[in-house]
Formats: sequence, C-alpha cells, structure tokens
Amino acid sequence: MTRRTVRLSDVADAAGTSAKTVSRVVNGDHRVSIETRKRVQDEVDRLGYRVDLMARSLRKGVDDTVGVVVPTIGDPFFATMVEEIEGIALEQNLEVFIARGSRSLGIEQRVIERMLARRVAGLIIAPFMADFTFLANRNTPVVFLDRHASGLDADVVLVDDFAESKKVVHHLASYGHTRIALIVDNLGVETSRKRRDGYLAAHRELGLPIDESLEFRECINAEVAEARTWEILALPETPTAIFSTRSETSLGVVRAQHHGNRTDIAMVSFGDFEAADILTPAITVLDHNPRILARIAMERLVVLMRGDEVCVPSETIVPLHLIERGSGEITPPTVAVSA
Amino acid sequence: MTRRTVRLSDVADAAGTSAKTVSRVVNGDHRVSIETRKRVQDEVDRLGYRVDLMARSLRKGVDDTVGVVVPTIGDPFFATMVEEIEGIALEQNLEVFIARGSRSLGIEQRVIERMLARRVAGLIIAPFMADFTFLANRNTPVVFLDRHASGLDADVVLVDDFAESKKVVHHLASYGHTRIALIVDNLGVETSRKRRDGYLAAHRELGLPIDESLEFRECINAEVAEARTWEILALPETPTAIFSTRSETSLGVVRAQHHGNRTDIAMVSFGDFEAADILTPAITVLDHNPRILARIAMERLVVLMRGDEVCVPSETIVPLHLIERGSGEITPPTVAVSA
DNA sequence: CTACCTCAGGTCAACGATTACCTACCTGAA
DNA sequence: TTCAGGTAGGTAATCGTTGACCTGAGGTAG
Repeated sequence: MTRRTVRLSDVADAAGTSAKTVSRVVNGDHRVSIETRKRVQDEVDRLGYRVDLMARSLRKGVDDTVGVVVPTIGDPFFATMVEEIEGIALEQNLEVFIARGSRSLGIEQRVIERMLARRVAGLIIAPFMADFTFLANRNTPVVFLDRHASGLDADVVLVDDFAESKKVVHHLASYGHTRIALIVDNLGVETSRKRRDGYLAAHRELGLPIDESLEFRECINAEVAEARTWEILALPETPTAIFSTRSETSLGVVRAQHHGNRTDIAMVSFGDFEAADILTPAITVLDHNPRILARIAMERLVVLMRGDEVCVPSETIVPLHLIERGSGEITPPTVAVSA
Repeated sequence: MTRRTVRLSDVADAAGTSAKTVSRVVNGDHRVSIETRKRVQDEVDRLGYRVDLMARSLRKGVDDTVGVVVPTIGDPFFATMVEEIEGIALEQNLEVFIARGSRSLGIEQRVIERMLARRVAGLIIAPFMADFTFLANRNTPVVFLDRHASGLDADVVLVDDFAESKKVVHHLASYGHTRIALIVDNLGVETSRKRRDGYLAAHRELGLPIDESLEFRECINAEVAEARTWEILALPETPTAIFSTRSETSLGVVRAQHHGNRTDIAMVSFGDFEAADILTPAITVLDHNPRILARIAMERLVVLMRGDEVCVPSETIVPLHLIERGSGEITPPTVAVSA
C-alpha cells in the first residue's frame, strides 16, 4: 500500500520514451507526435502521475503562488478581498498563501520573509504597520492594497481617504451638524490618519469649530468604539453626529447608540457592513467595496508577474459612493431643515 | 543589481566550510563547534542567506504547508475559521494555502489536487459537495471541519446539527409556538439536511403538526432567504416563528421582517452574526463559534502530521449554547404565557 | 597499549522536473 | 546532388538542500 510517488521517469519507462518527452506531453509542448503523445498520456492516466510542483518550482526558480498579507482575516472587509483574490488566482492557475499581519510587532516582515523563502511569484499586501524597506532589493512583484506602504515604492490600490472623509463631514454639515464626533483608530495607521485629516480639513473649509474632545482615537475594534460611544453619550453637550472611520468600529458605535437609546444622533460609517440597512435608522455609509479594490490589485499583480512591461509603480485611486440610508440624514435637534 | 540567490554553498565558500556544515548551523544541528557556528552565522548574516524552501521541501518530500478549503472565504463564519487556523499555523511554522470550494462543480477536487501536487503536509476541509474518495489512497492527513465528508473516513470536527436544531424547535415550542417556518439551504448539503431532520424530529417528539408549506428550501444566501421571508409574511396564516438554519440566511430573514414591520414574529438563528444583539428585538441565536471548531481541527491536524500516534479517525462534536436575546422568546399572539 | 566511542565535519547522491543542447530523419529548393 | 530547415525525440546538467554514510582526532576503559 506504500504508494511511492509516480515520477516523470516512471511514466517514461512505462511508455518507452524519455522523461523529457513525458514532460513535453504533460506541459502541452507540440514537438511530440500524435501516437507518442497518446501512448504517454495513457500511461500518465494509468499510473496516476501528477507533476511535483516542488520540483518544478525549484527548477524554475519561482513558484506559481501569490502571497496575501492582510491585517486580519476574519474582518469581512479583508476576507472579501481574499475571496476575490483567490478567485482570480484560480483562473490564473496560481495558489494563494494567506497570512495575518497584525498579530504583533514585526509579524508582517516575518510572514513576508517566509513567503519570499517560498519564492512566491508575487505579493499582495494590505499593510498594517511595518516598514517595507526590506523588500526593496528583492525582485518579487508587490502590490499594496488599501494603504500606502512606507519604505517601498510599489504599486498601490486604495481610496482617497482624505477626500472621502471630507465628503462625509460636508454631508453631515449640509444637514446642519456642527458638532461631529470622530471615531478613529490608531493614527499611526495611514488610513486612520488621513481620514482624520479629512475630517479636520472639512471643518476648516466649512469654518466649523474644531473641538478636540470630540475626537476619539485608538478605537482599534468594535468594543473600544462602543465604550467611547458610551462616553460620547455621557458628554454634557452631546455631539449631534458621529463619524465612524471604519466599518468595524461602526458596529460598536451603533451598538451603544441602540442600547443607550440614542439613535437620534446622526451617524455615518466609512465602509458598509452587514445589517447596516436593516437597523433603525438604517446606517448611511461610504461604500468601501473590498472586491473592487482586490480585483484591481490582483489584475495589476498578474501583469507585473508576467513581466512583459517594465512599468513604473502606479497608484490607483478608487472613488467611493455615499449610500444615504437615513442615519446620516438626521438633522440636529435645534436646527430646522430648509430642504 | 541582479541579486543572485545566495545558496548554502556560497555561505560555505565564504566561511571556508562545507555546505553541509552551513546546513547544520541553519537548522540548529548540534554537531558543530561554537567557533565554526559563529563563523558560519556571521557569513549567513552578511550575505543575507535564506533557505530555499522549495529545495528543502523537494528533498524532504513534504512541504511545511497546510491547505485550507472552505465553501466561501468571505463568509465571516469561514473567514474566522481561517483566521484561527492561520494563527495556529504560524505558531507551528506552517504556511497556509487557502482555496474556495463552492465555485462550481468539481472545484473542490480540483483545488485539493493542486494542493496535493504541492505536497502539503496536511489539509483542513470544510466540505461543500464533493465526494472525497479520490483522497483515499493518498497519505496526506486530512481533517474535515463543519461537515462529514462522503467517500473518506477521516477525522471530523463538527456540531450535532440534528440535536441542536431539535433544541431550537423545543425552545420555540416552549414559548407556545406551533407553526414554525424553516429556512434551509439545499438539502444536498449535509448540515442543512440534518438541521431540517432535527426540526422535523422535534415536531414529532412534541406532537406538532408538520406543515410542508412552512419549509423553505434552497435558501442559498441572504437574498433568497429574504425573498422567502417575504413569501412567509404574505401567507394567509402566517407562522408565529421562523427558524433560520444559517447565520447568512438569518440576515435575509431579519431584513424582510424589519422592512415588512413584522418583528413580532419570533426568530432563531443557527449561528450568531454581527449586529444580532443590537437589532430590535435582538436575535436569539445558537452560538455556532467558528474559532473553537477551527482550533480543535487544527490541533488535531498537527497531531496527525507529526504522525507519532497512528490513530483511528475520530469525530469531535462541539456542543452549542443558545443565546436568548429576545427574538426567540417572543410568544405567539393568541397564546398566554404561563411562566 | 589496544579497542571502542564520541565529536566535528565532510562527501556524494538524490529529491523530480526542466533547460540547453544534441541527433537523426525527412522535405524541398537551389 | 546538396544543403538549409523543420520535426520528433533524447542526453546530461542543474535547481538548492538534505540524508546516508564516512573520516580523523581525541578520550576512555580495560
């Protein structure tokens, strides 16, 4: 029962040819006569031969795999990205390695080094905190997703966090809000910083006062966001609107609003989430669609991996739409609407 | 700038030893003197040597990778499983391949064959529809997750779908419900079939009439479930409770209930979902925690891969808790509660 | 003083497939 | 007739690492 591996040469012996010929048949090389091809193919089927991809990759120098590194896999946003990437990879006959980059400090570099040791053909990275200088003199193609990466000039696919955030504040302001709380993650994270910058810039453009006590940082997950929202609700002068800069934190915000019976406070989420449309009120969101981003990144990576065109790193910005569902169109108590 | 790969022999030349000695140092073999070890290590660092995992795996016959196949990656249930698996894999210095198994017919076999060609050290499969007989005479360790697999006697980690579903119906019945609608996926899927069987069995045990018109099959996603729920709401004699057998479909059910203003109908979800606790009413769920399942499966796989103990395939059943949040404790209109 | 053991290190082949380079043989044009 | 060119197929080296096996020096027990 010890099923020894069937190798090229086993098939060759059985078919009375050389290993090279079998290799040609297996790889669809045309320099093989019809009869030989058939004879070899029959033996391949009979013996149940499969290429050993380890051996092939060793010889070729690259492996037909792409490495995907995301901050968290369980987050529906990144999970959907991975699903999209996997779909394209399958079409291209590529295998997908997955790793999480946010566990601890230095973890991103570690998992990426491992993938490089595997000679992955390309990398898609949704960066978390690392500096990517260590990738500089490798020649593995890399596309960054969702955020810019420091230390490496590579392709990147993202949204204009700054402008989109400004858009949200302008939207809320147009409904009369002047006191808008901000729920934001660690500012060391580029996306968070830019979203906050957009929030501040919009305030300046609109001539709204900037109240630092309305800015809640370090909202790293739904739980923290929920706790901060309870603080918001306890404020002497409650803000009339909340802007949550990540869909994950939005759930925390909404949770506190519901449990605290304060759904009268307007709320906009950067990023859609499940159930956002069935809550009461339904949540107005900036539709940050992971599939589109992932698709563009992966298609770009495939081009880079083919290596036809030696092109300069490009930056793709995907525009977002604001889906008005209600929570973002609530007017503040003391202001009458004109529209 | 053409960074040629640094190999063992390059380091060996630089350190004035043989490649084997470098290999020993790199792999922490003890048969190397302190001085030699240091000299080699210095060269390793200076030249920036990294093992070529392709070469190592070819030599060793297995690759330090595990393949994970799930029906869908984007679904938070499976995404969380993958995240948990990846965490344990990292601790064990294993890399993770990810693939989706539900795209089209035969896709599971195809992606698994590819992983086998890569000589993965083990497989974790959340089966979808395939027959796994083709895995029978391979000797790659396999653990099935979430469902039994046909055609292969291997380890499996799952919940008792039948008993848990019965529990739900008993729960609803204890609140006086006798007309309970069932939202269920394709019955070709084992979990779906068993959940339905549990639903039916509970009816028999309780002496409740079984009304086939209350059974809605082929609810393959949230959209279909939502549509079916609209049908339910339009029924002449509306059921007083709904049992949704998957968290994904639960969202659809709840969506229709909310938009149709029929949150007076009781509802229980097999599987928790985000926002289930902040809806009004909050949703009663059977807490089908993917992390626990994934952890058990992965720990089991690690044991199998070590191959110490040649053990017979085991079946692990994880018990679930019903989280009563409100929607499952609504009483039907015409019945007075005694408790 | 010999026999045996351990330690540090080395040699060589093999893992399985592919690439670069040949060898016949055949065809057709000059 | 001869030679370029194409076709079918083969040979040998190589990708980078490791397992099996070997060697020589030194230690130790009898």
